[in-house]
Amino acid sequence: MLSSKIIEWYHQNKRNLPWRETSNPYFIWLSEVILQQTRVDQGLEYYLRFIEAYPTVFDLAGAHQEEVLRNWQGLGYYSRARNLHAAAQYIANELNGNFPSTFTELKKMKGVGDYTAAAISSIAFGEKKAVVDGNVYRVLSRLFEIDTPINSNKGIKKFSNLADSLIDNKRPGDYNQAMMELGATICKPKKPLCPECPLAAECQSLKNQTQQNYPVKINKTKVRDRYFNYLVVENESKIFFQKRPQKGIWAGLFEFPLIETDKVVEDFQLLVKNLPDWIKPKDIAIGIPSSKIHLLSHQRINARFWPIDLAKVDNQTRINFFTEDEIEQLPKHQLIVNYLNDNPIFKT
DNA sequence: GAGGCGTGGAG
DNA sequence: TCTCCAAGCCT
Repeated sequence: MLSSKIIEWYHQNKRNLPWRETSNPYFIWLSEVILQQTRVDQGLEYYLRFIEAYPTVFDLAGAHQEEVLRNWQGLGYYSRARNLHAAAQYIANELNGNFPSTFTELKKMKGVGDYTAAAISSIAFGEKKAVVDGNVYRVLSRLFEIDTPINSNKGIKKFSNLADSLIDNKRPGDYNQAMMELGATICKPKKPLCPECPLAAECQSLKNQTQQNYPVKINKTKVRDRYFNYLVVENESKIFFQKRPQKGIWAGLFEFPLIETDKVVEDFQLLVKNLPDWIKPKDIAIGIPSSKIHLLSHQRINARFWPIDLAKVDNQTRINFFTEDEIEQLPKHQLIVNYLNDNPIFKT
């Protein structure tokens, strides 16, 4: 039996990870959301931080969104943090703290889709729901040499049905974790460790040496160029920060005033006509700009930072100027964090 | 339902 | 330097 083989392998080879030491569905949920599209190595410290800062779903529900985002800083896909917060409030306020315990109920939480609902329901509650994540796609497509693209409707259905047909009836949670662990540590995208694989005897792609052909994917996202001009405006040892819109990239995070252009700007004079109204050209002194390319999965941000010394600030605008310590507490995206690390603005 | 949404590690 | 891509979800 295939499921017995990998479950046995799992019990002997699984990594010791903190979310495997608990049956608390709240903790398991946190780990699953943190690990969406994220490697264990990267997510681990965030998991430890979140269970420390928010030991219960009520603690998370009662936190300020800005603080949750600050704790999420650097992990990416920030809608996960906002959805996590909203779902915690949903559980605390509408479900009286009773954590949803079935696939169907779990899916009503923001940020919980098919994968995460199946993971939580099987691992925390023993429900017989097979997970299909990137690992499972890879393992199954290689095992049976399945050519159907994993990101087509047909493929999603096919792999879902296949995973369900293989699930262990008595230990669905272990089966799911075993499949993912196998994909993460043995059946890796590149250089799979086939000699160590518990399924080597029945793997079609090992037999035919076609591992690198699987899984099959379509629709590769192409990267688009964007040109961001950030105004690093200083006044009396404070820097102006503003919050990004609640939609789009880096939603709700703080950054410097931004002027987006359709190409690289070399001369500051080209930006003058687009300055925010609280920056009067007569009141400013421009420093030496610096450039940085920030790569995202779907965009290449060509960033240019323009240091600006602003002589006069009205009271209305003053509230957007922050001290070094205040800036440390603001949730910021990585482009801004990197800039601040590379360019100490505040001399000690 | 195709595209938007981050970051960093591996090769 | 460049490409791929990692325990996906939402619109």
